[in-house]
Amino acid sequence: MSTMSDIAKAAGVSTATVSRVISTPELVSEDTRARVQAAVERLGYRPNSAARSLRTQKSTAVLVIVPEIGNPFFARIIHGIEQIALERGYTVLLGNTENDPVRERAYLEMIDARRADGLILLNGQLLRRAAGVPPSVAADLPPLVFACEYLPGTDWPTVRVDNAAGARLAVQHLLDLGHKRIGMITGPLWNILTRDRLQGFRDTLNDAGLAWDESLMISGDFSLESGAIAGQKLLAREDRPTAVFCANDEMAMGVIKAASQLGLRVPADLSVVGFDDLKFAEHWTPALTTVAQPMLEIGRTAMEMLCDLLDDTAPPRNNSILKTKLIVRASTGPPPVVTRL
Amino acid sequence: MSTMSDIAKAAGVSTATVSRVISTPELVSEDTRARVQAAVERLGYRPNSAARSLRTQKSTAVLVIVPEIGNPFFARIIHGIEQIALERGYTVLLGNTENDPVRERAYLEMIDARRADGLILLNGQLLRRAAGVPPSVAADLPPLVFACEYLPGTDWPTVRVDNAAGARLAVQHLLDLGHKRIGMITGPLWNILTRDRLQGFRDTLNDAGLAWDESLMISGDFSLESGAIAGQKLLAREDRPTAVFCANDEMAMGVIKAASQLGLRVPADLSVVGFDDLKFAEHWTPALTTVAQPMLEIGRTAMEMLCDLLDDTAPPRNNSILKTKLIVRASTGPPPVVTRL
DNA sequence: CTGTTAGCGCCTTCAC
DNA sequence: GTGAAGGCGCTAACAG
Repeated sequence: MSTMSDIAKAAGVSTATVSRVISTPELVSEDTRARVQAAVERLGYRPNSAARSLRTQKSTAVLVIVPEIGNPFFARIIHGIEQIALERGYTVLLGNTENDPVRERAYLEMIDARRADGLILLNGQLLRRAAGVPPSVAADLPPLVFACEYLPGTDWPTVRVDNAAGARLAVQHLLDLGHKRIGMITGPLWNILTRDRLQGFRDTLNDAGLAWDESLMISGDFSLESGAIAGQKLLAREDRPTAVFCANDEMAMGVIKAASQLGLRVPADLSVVGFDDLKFAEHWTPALTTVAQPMLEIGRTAMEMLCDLLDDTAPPRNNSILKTKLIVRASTGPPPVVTRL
Repeated sequence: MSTMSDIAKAAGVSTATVSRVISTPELVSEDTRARVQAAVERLGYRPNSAARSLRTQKSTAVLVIVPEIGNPFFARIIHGIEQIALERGYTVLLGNTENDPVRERAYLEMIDARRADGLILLNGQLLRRAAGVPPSVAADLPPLVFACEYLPGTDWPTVRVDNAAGARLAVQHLLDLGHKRIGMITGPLWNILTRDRLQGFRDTLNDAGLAWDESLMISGDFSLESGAIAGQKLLAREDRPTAVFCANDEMAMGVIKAASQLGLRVPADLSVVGFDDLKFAEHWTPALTTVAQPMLEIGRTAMEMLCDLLDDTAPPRNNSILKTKLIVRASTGPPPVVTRL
C-alpha cells in the first residue's frame, strides 16, 4: 500500500499538500489538486487510519455495547446505528457482552485504549456495574448515548420510546375489548423497561377503576422460554386472567405457546399483547397484537446524537423519545362470554 | 489519559521497559516489572491503540462483512465470531451491506485504510462484484475467511456445512415418510447455497428412482414473505406436492403460512422441512422439522481460522466443513392417505 | 536486563 | 498556495 509521501512524489508536491487535498481541498489550487487526485487514484491510495488517529487523537469509530447480538430486537437497533455510521464516516465496533461483567469491562477498556471515540449502550445497567472498574474507566467516559434502556437518576443522552405510554396503549386496548382480569408478564424486576411498562400497566388499570391483582404479575427474563413458563403458571390457575400483557414479543410468543399446550385458544379464551413488533410477530400464529417500537429509528437517532456530540457540528440533543404504536392483529379479542366462577 | 512515558517516569524506567512489561514481561526482571505494573494500575494506563497500530503495522481488528445484520442466522454467526475475537484480543468491525455494492465497496476500502487486518465474508458474491473496485482493493486482499457461503472455483479458506448433504438428510426424511411428490423452495438461483442444496435435493430424488418435476421447484429469496408467495403458487396447483423442502427456515415458515391460508394442515396435508434451525423454528406452529446448522460454531471456527492466519501461531486450516443434523419436529409426517386424482 | 534511538504515516503550525 | 519540520505514542533494533 502506498503512503502519502509516495503520492507526494508522484504528484511532485509535498506531503503537506497531499494532506490538504484530502482534508481541506479548498485550500489547494485547482491544478495541484487535480494532479494530486490523479496520483491518489492511480496508486489507489487510502490514508492510513492508525497514523491519522495517532495524529488527530480520534479514531472515528464508535463502540456499540449490546447484551446479546443474537436478539433480533438489538440486531435491528444495531442495523440503524450502522446506517448512520456509514453515512457519517464512522466505523462500528461491536461489543457483545451476554451481560457478563468481565466482557463488559473488556469492552470498556477499548475506550481507554482510544479505539473508539464514543459509546452507544444498549444496556442501562452496564455503567452501574462498571462501578468496580478502574477509576480511569469510570471517571472519564467518552461521549455516550443510551439506546432503549437508560440509567434512572442520571442525565446521559438517551434514545428510547415512552415505555409506560406504550404499555398504556396495550392495556387500554384490552380494556376496550372488555377485559377486566388482565395479567402481565414482566421482564426482570430490576430492569428499567420492566419498571416503566409495569407502571403503565398499573396506571391504566387504576384509571379504569380496576384493582390489580399482584398475583397476576409474573416476571420472566424477556426470553420466549421464560414467557412460556410464566404463562403456564398464570394460566393453570382457576381464576386465570382473560388477557395477558407481555413486556416483549418473545414472551408473548411463549405465553401463546403455553396457552395452546393447555388447550386454550388465542384469542377466544385468552388475549395476548406483546411489545416491540419483531419481524416474526406479524407471522406468528395467531398474528401478534403488539406495541411497535421504531427499532431502526432508535438506532439511527442514537447514532446521530452520538455523531453530533462527537463532531460538534449540530447542537446535541439530550433526549429523544420516539413514538410507539399499537398494532392490532389476531391475538386479541373480546373476553370469553362464559366465565366459570 | 496517561501515556507510556508517564508510566516510565512514575516507575523510574525508560519507555522501552514499560513496553516490554506490557508485551514481553518475561524479558524484564521481577522487581522492575512489579514497579511498572504498579504504576500502570495506579494511573489506569492503557496503551494507545493507534500508536501501537502505526508502529506494528497491524490493527488487531477484523472486519466482518454481512449482508444483513438483522437476519437471525447471520446474527448468530457473528455472535460466534465475536466470542473468539474477544478471546484472542481482536476487535470486530461490523460491515452491514444490504447487498449494496456501494456499501460493500465502502467497507472494503477500510481494508486499504488498514483499519482491519483480516476479513470474514458472509457473502460469497462480494468479491466477484468487487471486480469493479480499484485494483488496490481487488489485488492485495488481506487474510480472509468465508463463512457459510463461498466463491466456487476459488480456494479461499471457508467454513460451512455440507449443504448438499444437509439437503439429502431432509429429502431422505421425506422419502422415508412415504412422500413421492416433493417440491422445493430454493433461494436465488445464482446463490451457491441454493445450488448446493438443490443438488442434494435432486440427487436424493434420483437415487430413489423418482423423476423430479422442474415445475415443483420455485425460487424465493430466503425471506419468509418470499416463501409464502412461492408456497401459494406451489400449493394452489391441482397436483400439488405432498411435501416441500425449503432452502431455509424462514421460507419454510412462509410456506406453512401459505398452506394454512389455503386451508391445508401441516403436516396432515403437507409436510414442510426447513434448513438452519433458527431459534424460532422450534417454537413455530407446528414446530419446524429442519436441517440444523451449527451457526455459533461456524462463526467461532471462521474467526479461529482467521486468527491463525493472522497470528500464524497455528498452521492454518484451509477449509472446515461442519456437520448438519436433521431435527425432526412436528411439521413433517406421512403423506395424506387419499390423493385425489 | 535496560536504555537510547529511530521511525511507523499523518496533520498542522509556521514560514515563505 | 505551498513546503519544511516536528511530534502524536509506541515498539524494535541496537548498544551497553
